[in-house]
Amino acid sequence: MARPSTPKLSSELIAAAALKLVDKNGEFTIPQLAKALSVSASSLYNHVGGKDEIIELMRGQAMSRVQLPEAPGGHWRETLRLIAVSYFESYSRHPRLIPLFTSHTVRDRTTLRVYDALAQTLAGAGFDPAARLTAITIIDSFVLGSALDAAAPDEVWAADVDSSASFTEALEEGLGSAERAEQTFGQGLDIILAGLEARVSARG
Amino acid sequence: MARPSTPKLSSELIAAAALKLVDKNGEFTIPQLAKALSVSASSLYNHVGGKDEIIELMRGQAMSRVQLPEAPGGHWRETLRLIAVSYFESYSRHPRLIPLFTSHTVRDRTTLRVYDALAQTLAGAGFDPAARLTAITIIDSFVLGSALDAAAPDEVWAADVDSSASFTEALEEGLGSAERAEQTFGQGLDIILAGLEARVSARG
DNA sequence: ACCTGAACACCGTTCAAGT
DNA sequence: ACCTGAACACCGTTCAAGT
Repeated sequence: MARPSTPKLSSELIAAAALKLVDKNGEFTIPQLAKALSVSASSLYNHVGGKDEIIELMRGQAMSRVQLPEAPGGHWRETLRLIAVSYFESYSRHPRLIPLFTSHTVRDRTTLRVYDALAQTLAGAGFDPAARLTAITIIDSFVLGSALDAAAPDEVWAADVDSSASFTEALEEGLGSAERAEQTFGQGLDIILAGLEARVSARG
Repeated sequence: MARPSTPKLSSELIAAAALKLVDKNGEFTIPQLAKALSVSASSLYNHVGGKDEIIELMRGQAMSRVQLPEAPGGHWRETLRLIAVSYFESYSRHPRLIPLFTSHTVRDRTTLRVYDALAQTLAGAGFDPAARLTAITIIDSFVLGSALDAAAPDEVWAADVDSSASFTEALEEGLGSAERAEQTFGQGLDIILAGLEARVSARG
């Protein structure tokens, strides 16, 4: 074997294969990944720096599907909503991926692009820099938290023998469904956007 | 050596030592943990089922500090606020712990107690079961997402060369500080609680 | 430049042996 | 009941060797 005339690997192929493994198993190991690509483990290191870099590449691949409205036509609140929903959906398409992200600083270009779009929309709406950072942080935290909620194993909370009726009744209401997670996200987002709007308009 | 007359270990001691390691290093391994406890790795298995159980124990230890107002004296909104803030602070006290939680279903009693308190407060305020679940999910998602934001490495986002001025200006505004994360959380929480209140009172 | 196989240090867990 | 040390299967990464 040794070097083939046309490379068997690329960082894109590696990230895609890793994504597939994570979607299926919730995690991936280098040997698994190598096997899925019909290659020896050490080959991977010709294309990526290590496991952490593969995770960043997966983030990029997942985030590349976020839709950013280019001509911010409508109201800024509607624009923010579109971005946030698309952002949430991109996470939700690969729910099991999210836990892998949570310990890394975002350096991926595609993801930074999303923050950028949020920042510009907010600037256009009259948010000063500090208010911008606050708003982005609130939206980002809520998107991530909601995606994690959607990601969690079928039963997020395993109610206890001595949980209150108030809690168990509520739990029974929403069994199953990624749909529920998405609906709940939408409601929370609406609340947040309305609240943000009330705060800017209050100041001028 | 062999069996000492008084045990050297307990699940509490193990969880506490693991928590210390995570606070310092952001992770822990069984050999590290054994060394910190001056014990051999295999000894741990006399007290805990494995690494996953140690993580659940750490969650319990972190959550045991959440303050639940027993006599819900004031307005329900204020009660919810107290619970949520205390919940957030408990996570924030051990920020590096959070990534370890994100792939496990909550089974820990202490944590379920928090959801229970939220559910009861909401029930008292007139939220029906479905609305209760929605509200709890929104609050929980926001707490978790905000705690993750606080947890992330010093610079959550590493701005790019070609990030917009709108974004980089905003970033410069809030450099450093867990304080900032806490303030932002408080603002977001206020928005969410106000929005929830508007929704119940609208229905009656 | 890009693949392989051998090698290294490390991980989580099990289990027989000891008291 | 509770600790130890040896053992196992597995992990991520490096590196000389091949083309």
